[in-house]
Amino acid sequence: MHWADVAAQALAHKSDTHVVSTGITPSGEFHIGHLREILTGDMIARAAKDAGLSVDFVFIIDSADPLRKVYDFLGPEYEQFVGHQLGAIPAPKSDGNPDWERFQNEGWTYANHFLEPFLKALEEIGVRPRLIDNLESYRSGRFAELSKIACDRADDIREAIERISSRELPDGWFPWSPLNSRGGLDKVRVTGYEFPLVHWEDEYGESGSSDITKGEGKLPWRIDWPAKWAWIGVTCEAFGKDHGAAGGSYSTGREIVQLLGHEPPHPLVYEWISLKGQGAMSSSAGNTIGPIEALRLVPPEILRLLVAKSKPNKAIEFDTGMGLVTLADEFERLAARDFQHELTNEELSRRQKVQIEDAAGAMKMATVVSGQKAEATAVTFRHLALLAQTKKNDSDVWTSLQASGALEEITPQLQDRLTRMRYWIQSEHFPNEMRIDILTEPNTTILETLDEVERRILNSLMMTLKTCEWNASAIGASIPQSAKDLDESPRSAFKVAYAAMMGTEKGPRLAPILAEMDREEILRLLEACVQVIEK
RNA sequence: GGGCCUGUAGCUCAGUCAGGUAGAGCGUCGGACUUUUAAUCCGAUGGUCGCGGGUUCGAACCCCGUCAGGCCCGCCA
Repeated sequence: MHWADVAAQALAHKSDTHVVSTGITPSGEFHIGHLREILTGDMIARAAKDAGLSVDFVFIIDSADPLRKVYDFLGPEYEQFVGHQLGAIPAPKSDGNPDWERFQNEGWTYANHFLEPFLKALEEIGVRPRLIDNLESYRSGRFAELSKIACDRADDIREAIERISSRELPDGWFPWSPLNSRGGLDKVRVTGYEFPLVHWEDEYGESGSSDITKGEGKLPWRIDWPAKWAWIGVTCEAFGKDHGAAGGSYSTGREIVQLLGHEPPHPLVYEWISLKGQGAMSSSAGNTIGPIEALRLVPPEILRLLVAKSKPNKAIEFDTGMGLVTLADEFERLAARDFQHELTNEELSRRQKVQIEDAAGAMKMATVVSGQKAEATAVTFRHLALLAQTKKNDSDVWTSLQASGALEEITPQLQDRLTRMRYWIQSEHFPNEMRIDILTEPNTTILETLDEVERRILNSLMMTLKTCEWNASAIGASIPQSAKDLDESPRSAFKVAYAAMMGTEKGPRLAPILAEMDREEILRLLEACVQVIEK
């Protein structure tokens, strides 16, 4: 059974209606690590719906969280906002400094700025959660009742956190962080509490009172999370492994939520996604790839497959080079299979059966539209990469595919793939071993491996190419002809041609590539090859 | 110090919850295709299941220990 179905089954045992929740703090650019958070939730929700449960899938935008520090991508003017809530401060302009104008005129915040492209990516990838803005929820009083319980039971909560996380909370700790005189959550001390007011003093010498029913502050993270479970009625949440450790925020949260009068949600811990060869995704380290960037390279269903096929507790290495080719080709193979039919085979071992079911489950989760069957495009990534490099116009690509019988009609899906492929080829991510490179200098090493016959073919090849018409079909005929003239197998002509022009033993179909190149350059290269051999 | 996760074929991983002959894909190698889609098809190759004990008729799987990597126990999501 697919991992999402396993989770759905666990939910089904508890109740018929569920709220599956996800949440992200919009503190900087979103990256594909965040995509795992939301896709994991989406897949559980989808599996639960398929199992006949009624499911509400929510995405909580943690806009009430404070800005931690002036990140590298921010200008020095952000110093004044450290400790201020992300949904209450202006967005950075391209120079990194605050965009006051949009903030004042449109209420465009820091949180909006980073969230917007992520929401676009979600739409493209087929994830449509109900959005909940955390700061807005505080301000409109939806946390009021729970905040009151938390403040009333400050001692119990304090005890729970100290016991479970085995750390001591400072004197004067209180389960409510009031906003200080400058609108930040830092540098402030609680001096008293009488519902609904929390009294405070800050380091600027000011004092005041924070109304917990009006969002004049927030619950600290370890209480904020369970409070959200309680007011939204969350029954299932997937979260990163950082929260999952013993003593971490889930273990304190599951106890605190009971103090708040609600049962803890079904947990599912997931591992990080890292960029191959660059370690964990981290906004501050600058080694991120955003969901938007990823989607320009990879079709959404393939990105979904990456998450769907990996069990949540497995770390994913996102490889934008050869790994992407392998992944995309795996998608094609899986899409072409008929799992239902395969499962009718009586002789399958339990192990083989599980493997087929998991593959089927992963593909079900990979489709952008739930319930739709994934369609094989009949063109592998490898092949498309080749065509995209040799044909400058899209129409030539389609002509070639249709001529070879690989393809009948050009679907929008295929056009879309080609567009992404062209973008990928231009990007730094495209792997060198996939790049088609015609040599400019002879590759001496490989030329030395050619035997006597093959050397004669090289001469013959040069003569033929000198005189033939310079188009793909004429060149295509000339290469084998150069061997036939010497009563040799056409095959050996290709071997020679690859050795001379690409320095490899085999390669892509040469004729269309040569046709796009300058004949004189090719002839010069062949000439140089002949000279190397004759030495 | 305490805890969680991971370790199985060259690579990516399934299989561990319910112990019963070590699995898949990729790769590699060989063959077929008398113009090659680095294509396709066919075949082969491949593992002391991190290591050491224990329980059992039987252990990748359960138990104990141990090694290696990652993460958490900082109002950090």
